[in-house]
Amino acid sequence: MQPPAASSALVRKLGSLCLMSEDEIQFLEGLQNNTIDVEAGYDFIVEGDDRKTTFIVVEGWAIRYTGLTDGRRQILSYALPGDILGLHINFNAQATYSAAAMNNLRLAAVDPRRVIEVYQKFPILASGLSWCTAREFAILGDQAMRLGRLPAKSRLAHLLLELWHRLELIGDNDGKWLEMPMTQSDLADTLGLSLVHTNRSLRDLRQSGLITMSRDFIKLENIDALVKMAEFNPDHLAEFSI
Amino acid sequence: MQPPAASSALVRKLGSLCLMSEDEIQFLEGLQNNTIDVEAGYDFIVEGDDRKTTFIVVEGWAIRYTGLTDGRRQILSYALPGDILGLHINFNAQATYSAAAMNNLRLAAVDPRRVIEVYQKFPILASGLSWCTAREFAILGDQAMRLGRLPAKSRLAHLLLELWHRLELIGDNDGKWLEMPMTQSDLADTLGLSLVHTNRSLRDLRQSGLITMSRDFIKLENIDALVKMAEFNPDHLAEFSI
DNA sequence: TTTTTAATATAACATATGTTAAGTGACATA
DNA sequence: TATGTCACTTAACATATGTTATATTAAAAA
Repeated sequence: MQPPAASSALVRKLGSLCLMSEDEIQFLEGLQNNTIDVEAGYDFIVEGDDRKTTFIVVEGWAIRYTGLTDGRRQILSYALPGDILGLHINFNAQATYSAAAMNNLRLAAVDPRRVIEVYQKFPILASGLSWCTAREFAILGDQAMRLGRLPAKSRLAHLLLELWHRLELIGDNDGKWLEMPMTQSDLADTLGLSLVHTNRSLRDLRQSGLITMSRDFIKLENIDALVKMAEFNPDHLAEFSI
Repeated sequence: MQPPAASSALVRKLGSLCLMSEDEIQFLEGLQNNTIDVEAGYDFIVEGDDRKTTFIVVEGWAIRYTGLTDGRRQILSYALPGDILGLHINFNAQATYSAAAMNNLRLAAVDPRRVIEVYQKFPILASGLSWCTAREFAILGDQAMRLGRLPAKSRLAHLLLELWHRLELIGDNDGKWLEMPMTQSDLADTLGLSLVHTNRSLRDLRQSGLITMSRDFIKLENIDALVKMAEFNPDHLAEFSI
C-alpha cells in the first residue's frame, strides 16, 4: 500500500517502507492542519525566547542558526519539508537557537502535548519520531565533522550530498538536480567559511566537472567522486524501518 | 527535600530543582542496576554496528566521535556522569558514531524498552528525558558553532566553560578546578585543530593568565574574561525545570 | 525604461592554522 | 637501574583560508 501522492512530506519521510497504519497516517496528517505561512528571511524562532510550539515544516526550507555578538552567525542545520523543529520542548525552556525561513515557508504549528499523545497512543509513530530525533543528531554530528575535519571543498561536497539524500527521501529532488534556495553567503555561514572562499570552492568543484550550477539549482555531475572526496556516509541518513 | 548525597549523577542532574517523586527517583536508580565497567580507551559503541542498548554514564567520561578514512577523527561531544547515550534508539538502526571511554568508565546498560516505559508511566521523568535530549542538541549545536565560527583560543575557552558548567550541575567540579582526563590530542580532535596548535592555544591562555594547568586539571582563573572571549551563553545549559 | 540594490565573481594580499622536526619530561616495563 | 613509550613543548616553515577591494551580473524598484 503506497501512501497517497498528496501525502505530507512527514508521512512520505516516515512511511518510506509503508509501516504505518491508516490511523497513524490520519493522526500525522491531522497534526498539520493548523498551518502558518512565513515569508523568506523571517525569524520564526528567536534564540532566548520561550518555546511553546512545535513546528513541522510542510513546505519550503528553514535554517537553524546561532548568532554571534558581531553579527556573524553559524547555521547549524537545514530544516526541509517533513522535518520537525522543537520535537523536545519543555515548558520552561528557552530556544537555544534561532530559525528563519529560507524561501516561502509553510509551517504546521503543533501543541507539544500532542507530541506526548503520540508517545502514549501510537507506538509505531512514536518510534518514527524517535528515529527522526536520532537522525537529527546524525545530521548535526555530520555538520560538526565537516566543520572540524574537512577542507573547504570537501565540506561543500558533503553538504550537497546530505541535502540531496534528504530531499530524495521525501521525493523532492529531480534526478541529480538539487534545489539551492540559499545564497552563497548562507552557504558560507553553514560551512564555517568566508563568502569569498565559498565562492572559490564552488568554482573549483565546477571546474573539476563535479557539479554544474544554474540559478537556484546545482546538478551533481559525479556523485561517486563527490562521495569520495567528502568521505560521505549515506548510512547516517538511512530510511526509517522497524 | 534534597535528593540523597549518594544519588546517581542522572538523578542529581534531573533533580536539581527537586521536581521528581520518590517513585520516579526509585525508577531512575533502578534503571542503573545493571552496570558494566569499561577501561580507558575501549570503544563500547562502534559506528555502523547495530544498536540495541541504551547506556547511562554512571561514573567516568566518554567521547562520541566519528572517524575519517585516514585515521583522523572528530570528537562530537563528551558524555559525563548522568549523560545518556542512545536515548533514541530504533530496532533496525545502526550507530552513526563511535563512543570510547576516556578514563575508567562505569556504564549502566538499559533496555530501550524501559525508556519507552518512562514515557508511558512517568510524565515528569519523561519531560526530564525530553529536556536531556534538547540539552544534547544545544551542546552539539554549540560544538558546531565553535568549530565553524570561533578562532582557536576562543574555541578552547568555550569548551572549557561548557565542561565546567556541565560538571557543576552534577556536583562534579571543585571550585574553578576542571577535570581534564583527555590528552591534548583528544582536545585537538574535539576542537578541529592540530595537536600543535592546540598546545599553542593552551599556552596562550596560560600566558594571558586566564587558566592554570596541572596534571589532569585546569583551573579557570578568570571566568568573565573566558566567557567574553568565547561568547559563551550559559543559558544553553540551564537546569531542568517544569 | 532607468535606477538601485543584492548576489556573484575574481584578484591581491594578510594571517591563522597545519606540518614537519626535534627535544624534554614523565611514567611504565624490563 | 636502564629503557622504551607516550604526552607535552617549541621552533621553522608551508598552506589553506580570511580580508579588502573592485567588477560584473541579475533582480527589484522607481
